[in-house]
Amino acid sequence: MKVKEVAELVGISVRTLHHYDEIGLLKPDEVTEAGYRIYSERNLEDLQQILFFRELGFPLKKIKEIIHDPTFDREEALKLHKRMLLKKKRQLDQLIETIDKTLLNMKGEIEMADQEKFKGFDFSHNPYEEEARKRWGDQAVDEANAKLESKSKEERQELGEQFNTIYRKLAEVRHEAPDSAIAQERIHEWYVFLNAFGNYSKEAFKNLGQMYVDDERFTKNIDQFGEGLAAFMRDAMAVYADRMD
Amino acid sequence: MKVKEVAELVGISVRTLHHYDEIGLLKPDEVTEAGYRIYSERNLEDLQQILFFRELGFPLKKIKEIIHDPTFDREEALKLHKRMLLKKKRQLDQLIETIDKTLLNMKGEIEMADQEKFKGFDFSHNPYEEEARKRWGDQAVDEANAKLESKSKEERQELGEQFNTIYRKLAEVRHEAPDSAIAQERIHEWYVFLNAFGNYSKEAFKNLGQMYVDDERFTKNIDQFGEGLAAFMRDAMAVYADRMD
DNA sequence: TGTTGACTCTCACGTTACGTGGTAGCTTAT
DNA sequence: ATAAGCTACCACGTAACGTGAGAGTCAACA
Repeated sequence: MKVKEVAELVGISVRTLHHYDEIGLLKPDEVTEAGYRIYSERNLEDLQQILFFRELGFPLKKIKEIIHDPTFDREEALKLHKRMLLKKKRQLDQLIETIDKTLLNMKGEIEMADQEKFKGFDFSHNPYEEEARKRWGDQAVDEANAKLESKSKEERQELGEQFNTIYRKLAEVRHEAPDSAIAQERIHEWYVFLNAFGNYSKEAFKNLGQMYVDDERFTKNIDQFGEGLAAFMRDAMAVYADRMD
Repeated sequence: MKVKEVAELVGISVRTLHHYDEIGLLKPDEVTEAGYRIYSERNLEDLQQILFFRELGFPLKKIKEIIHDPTFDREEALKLHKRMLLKKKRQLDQLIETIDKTLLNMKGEIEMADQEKFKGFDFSHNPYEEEARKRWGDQAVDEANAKLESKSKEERQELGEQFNTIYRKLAEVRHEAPDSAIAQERIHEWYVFLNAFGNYSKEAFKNLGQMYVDDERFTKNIDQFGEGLAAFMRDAMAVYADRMD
């Protein structure tokens, strides 16, 4: 298929396809003598993936990394997409509820706190990266930020659902061997999930696992999904990291 | 409230607030001696509006026009938002369905046409803008609409009554055959009534009927006069149009 | 009362993801 | 073989902020 054909099929511009080619995000499988881009069936599947990610607000650079990752599992990714879309749907519900309340508020029928007026708006920048950064940053910080702790607790509650799902899936298999297929499969999911937001090198990923055990705040949080989950994750993550290269 | 406070409350960056000030989208009601921005309660309400529009993908320029328009009706805007969000939700459902199908497709359980793979992606040129443009922008686009829009509130109310009367009369006969004499009679009334606003060609009239079914806003509005009324009207209008020449 | 430390301000250049011409070569139908 | 419609490749433009840099402000503690 030629550019325009593809563009019309998926509802994007020709320029966008050019752009994706330029930055190496989606290179057509074939190029004619005259330099015309010819897209294959595979290309279309990749494009579908790309648009899914884009729809969720991922930067193209990250999308490129993700789909070019040899360990990239299309099925896992699709399932993750689905969960995120479901989350987005819930967020929309939030917004809709906020509108309804605002309308009532305008008629003076109810009172509204400032916070409430903005419920559901936290699309903008994902909290995961923040959390990850907080973990590493907090390492050096002393007790003086007892405030920060309570704050991060609130934040964690906000993004809890996402994590909970994966934690629960991990907890299910926590009595398996850390290097078992099922354990590694779940850890892979975890890895994909985390990597979607911040780049974890092999070492960083391993260290993260170690910290789950070393930092009791995390241990406590994680182990509430199942006794010994933190330790299991550390081990499984270490195995996963070692097999990474 | 100072910048950071506001930023944290609504989940945006300080820079964003600065930016909105720069481009005159949201200027704080108060500025201290030292140049500190102080946001009022009103400012927060405006910000809420702005974020609603932004969430739906409106360019800031357009948002500025909209909320600075003296004829801007906050309540109406909120209701429009709600409809748009509901539409977006349905689009998400589409995407989710597409994912489910893709997953099944990967397992070879079903076949998928290329088009299907991209269902739900047509955010590209969102249909909202079309509606919004009709509502707030290019009045010149639709003269009939412009007429309607220029009517006073009372006039509109009266008009509403008239619509209701006709809808009710149509609903009475909605179980008759669309090409029956009584149905065609009522549709004729409808046609005459509509032509008071603008000239509907044969095709336009037919399309209008189709839209009653395709656009859920109309469907909902119409069907509240009787289940299936929208569909009945579409059919009857098609018959009427075909007999027109 | 002086000194932090957290906030705030204003430049001003950087970035992402394309849009928007413009010019020139290619392909297909008449 | 000529026009209509695609295609390509620059290359600059734009929107909505991000990201320091350098400097002033404010409340709290020593």
